[in-house]
Amino acid sequence: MSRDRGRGKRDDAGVSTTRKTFAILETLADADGVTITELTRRTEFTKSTVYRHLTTLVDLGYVIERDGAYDIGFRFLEISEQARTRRRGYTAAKRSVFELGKETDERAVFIVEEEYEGVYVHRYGSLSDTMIGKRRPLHSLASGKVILSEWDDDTVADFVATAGLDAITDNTITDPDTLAAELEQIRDRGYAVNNEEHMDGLRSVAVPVYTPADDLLGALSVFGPTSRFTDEYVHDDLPNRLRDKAGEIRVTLAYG
Amino acid sequence: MSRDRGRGKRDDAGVSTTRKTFAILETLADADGVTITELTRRTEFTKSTVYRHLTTLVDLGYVIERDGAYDIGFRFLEISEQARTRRRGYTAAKRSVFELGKETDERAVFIVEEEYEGVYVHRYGSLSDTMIGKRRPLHSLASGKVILSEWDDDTVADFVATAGLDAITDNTITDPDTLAAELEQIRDRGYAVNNEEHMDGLRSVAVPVYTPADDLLGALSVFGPTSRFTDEYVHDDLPNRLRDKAGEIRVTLAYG
DNA sequence: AGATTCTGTTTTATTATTCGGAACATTCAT
DNA sequence: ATGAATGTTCCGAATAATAAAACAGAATCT
Repeated sequence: MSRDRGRGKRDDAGVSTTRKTFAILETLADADGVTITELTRRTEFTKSTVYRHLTTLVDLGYVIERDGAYDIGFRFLEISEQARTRRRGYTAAKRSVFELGKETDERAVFIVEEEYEGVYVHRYGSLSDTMIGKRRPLHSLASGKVILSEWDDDTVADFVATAGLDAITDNTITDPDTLAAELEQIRDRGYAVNNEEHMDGLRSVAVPVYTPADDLLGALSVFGPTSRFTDEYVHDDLPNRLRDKAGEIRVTLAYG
Repeated sequence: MSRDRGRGKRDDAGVSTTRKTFAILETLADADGVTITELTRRTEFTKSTVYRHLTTLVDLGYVIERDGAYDIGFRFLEISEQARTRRRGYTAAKRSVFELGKETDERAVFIVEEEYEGVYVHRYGSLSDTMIGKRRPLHSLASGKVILSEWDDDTVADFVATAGLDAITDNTITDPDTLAAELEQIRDRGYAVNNEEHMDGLRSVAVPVYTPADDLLGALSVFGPTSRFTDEYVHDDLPNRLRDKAGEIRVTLAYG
């Protein structure tokens, strides 16, 4: 019995007004600090519709209006933080990501699976690369492969059937059998490596993070340019550091 | 001319369906991992209404359904991150909060003003206290007073008239003149202190964070128990540390 | 200064959609 | 097997969202 994941692919039943609201919201998130007419241009709705939805959102506090321009408000932060603190381990992972990044001086992330996608939950890195909340195909990430390696064959098969194995780069694993072999190796080694499977010039290493009850919480990962991420670094140094941090999270959860 | 802040206090015009959706969403955020009937109990809506709204949100991916229980999804993280990265300084402040917390071994936060309220945007602290996204009255926080001290008299007066000066503890400043004097002192010193004005047994220190263009970005703050937060610690040691970190953010933005 | 062309806002009748209640289906526990 | 929960579907009635056009105000241009 494979888990019920992935998009439900329901028909377009339900509340269509709510769909409109979120369509406007997503457009606004893409183009922040935008005016009503500009937002109307970017959506398929009329000006009065956008106007009414927006003013409602402003009234609710979810959208901020400043000098006629509209922005996503911090009230969403309160809601999203609910998802980020649902499991205590997520919070523990936050600190580990930071320490890991500081100690290695590399970019570090903590990734969780939701709806058959990898979601960046915590990150340490430069000012510019803001990936938190972004969603990526599991099979193209070291952390994603780590998560896949924890699932049983049926679930992986369902994932392949539902999400597919799209080629993100030339190196992305697109063959189910190759994936199965890769996952087997990850289970053996205890860590996953990504060789430019998600982005050219980028390698990464990831390990699973478990709760004290041995439930999979997510994956801890470090990534960087191929020039610096040599085989030795990737296969010897980093896996141990990552495992240490993953272990710390477990211990923190067990003994506070 | 005071700025147009605070809640617009519009009438209940607009899209009432959207209001319902967010009412359900907020209830769900309060009581995560809840069932449809339970959610119906906690709201003023009928079961079919909650059902329709929820399934729509699940279909959109903003709510996750697992074994009949509903959770806030990580898709909100993508939206809220838009607010958190709107200004580059917000991202820079994240690292400063972490370093500050690590170095002082205290709880540290970065706070921003929105709609006349103080919003916790970044925090370093123990596993349990999750304050990110939470909103607090500006006049009851050291960081809030720092922000108020940067405003002109008209804006402060408008804030007092709109938000009021509610007493949160016995020490909260509730008198406008006392507040004015306090803000004057903060401007002189360059930092603000909170003496159990927000919570009994808690003291804190805060400094303003500026952009290279001298715009106020937010406030950096450290807080802890009165027992440990002696006058010397609060007035000598911490202000300098905080100022250093605030300066680093500025420099990062200018040359980083 | 006057005219033009953008905005944001309001109004209206029409239409489409949400709503609530009840019926149905399903699961679970006893 | 029975009963009491739950989740789900259906439907007519009532409401609420919609589009379009008209209005107001600001900004830009001549």
